[in-house]
Amino acid sequence: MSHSSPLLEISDSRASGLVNAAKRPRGRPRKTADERDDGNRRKVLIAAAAKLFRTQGFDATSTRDIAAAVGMHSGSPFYHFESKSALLCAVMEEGMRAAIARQDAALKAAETGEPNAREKLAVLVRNHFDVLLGPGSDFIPVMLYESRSLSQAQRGLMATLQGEYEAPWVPLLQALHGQGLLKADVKLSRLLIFGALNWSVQWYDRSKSASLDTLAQAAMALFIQETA
Amino acid sequence: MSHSSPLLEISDSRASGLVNAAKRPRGRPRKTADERDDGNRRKVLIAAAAKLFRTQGFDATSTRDIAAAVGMHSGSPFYHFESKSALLCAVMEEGMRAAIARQDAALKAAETGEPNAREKLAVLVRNHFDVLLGPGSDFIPVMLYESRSLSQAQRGLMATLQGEYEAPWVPLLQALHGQGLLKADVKLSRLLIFGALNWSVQWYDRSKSASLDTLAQAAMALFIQETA
DNA sequence: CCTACCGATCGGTAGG
DNA sequence: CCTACCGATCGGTAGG
Repeated sequence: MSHSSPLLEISDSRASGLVNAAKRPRGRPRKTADERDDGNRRKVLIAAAAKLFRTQGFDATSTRDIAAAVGMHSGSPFYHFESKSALLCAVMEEGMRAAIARQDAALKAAETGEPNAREKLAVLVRNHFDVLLGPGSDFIPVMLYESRSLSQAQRGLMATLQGEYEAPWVPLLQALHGQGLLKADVKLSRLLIFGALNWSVQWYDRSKSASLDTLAQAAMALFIQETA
Repeated sequence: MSHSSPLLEISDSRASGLVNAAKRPRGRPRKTADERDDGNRRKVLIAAAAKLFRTQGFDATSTRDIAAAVGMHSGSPFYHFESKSALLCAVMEEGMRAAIARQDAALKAAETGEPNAREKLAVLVRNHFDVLLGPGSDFIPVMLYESRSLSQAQRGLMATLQGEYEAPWVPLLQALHGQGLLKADVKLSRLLIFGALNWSVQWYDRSKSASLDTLAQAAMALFIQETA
């Protein structure tokens, strides 16, 4: 959310510069409409790519598939992204920034109830299932399962964002460990817990499986000791 | 270890077979040696494919890569496998059959100690980490992360084998649930636990991370209530 | 953003 | 199992 307007500004100035150079060097009205359009086309491409990357995988999805999904011709995505892997990275980055924002909001919303560590973790777990499995949740699964196709530099960006996302989890797990509610080593617990949650992408079926609330409760019951 | 000597035999006999075919077309002995050869070449292909599929992914690995890895020419893998995805399936099937056999052996070996449900689960968890992360463990990770590239029929075979693998887990989880050592729903517990374990493929580094023993102990501490 | 196109690569096959 | 090859597809680009 917080970065969508900068994104728009950027593509705007780029677009008008290009059009000026190519079609009417001479000077026509500054196009405010076109500018918004261009930013949206980028987002539309990202959303379509996310869906296809998640469904078919990165390698099995051609840039032509993506172009067709948004009604473009085969070469046009490369007007918006310099490469297929830049598009992949954009999908992941947008997904991570949204997930971080959503997580922060969930924590802030829960604060009024003055939750303890266990309750806070429950909020994070529930929110994480939403990020993974909720409506419109193609971005994070793509990040989880297609990172192999990223360049080294792109992986660095993802690691940073993942660190940001995991930051609120660490002190909670530490607190629970201190209270005897979490018996395993904190670092390994974090890795194992994220695994348990992230793996749900492989088997969860929105129409047949339990609700996300049920899932989150089961996960908490599995990880957290009932009494100290 | 147990398959390294067959591996060696293979390349030997292949070399002599090749020379025969190229230099002496005219009537050579019926090839009993060749037959064993053929089976071994198949296994060598499967092993090389497993390694490449795991490292680079199925789509990013060409059949030429695989051929080169075993010293064949580009078209030759198709003498042994009718398609690239048949090779993938063979990798997975071999991995699953070996994993099932290894799991059965681990359970049988533990039986002499008359283990309780908790101890049996610990054996399964420890063995599962070995299957996922131990030496020569490319097959199962490939199965876990490349199933998307299987045909529908091939997926059915995998589902059967996975059911066989998971079979010993279910009664144990049920028993632990009955004893109050596992609080969450049994079916969801199974899915979450496998997720926690399987995800280790993504982050475990044999040189830097904890030992598999430590990992297995942490997992047990995370999942199982300390007291009923 | 479209049109037209290129070089590279890929899975797979025929024929020996 | 090799040799020689094919049709299809792919990421990406020039030029407008």
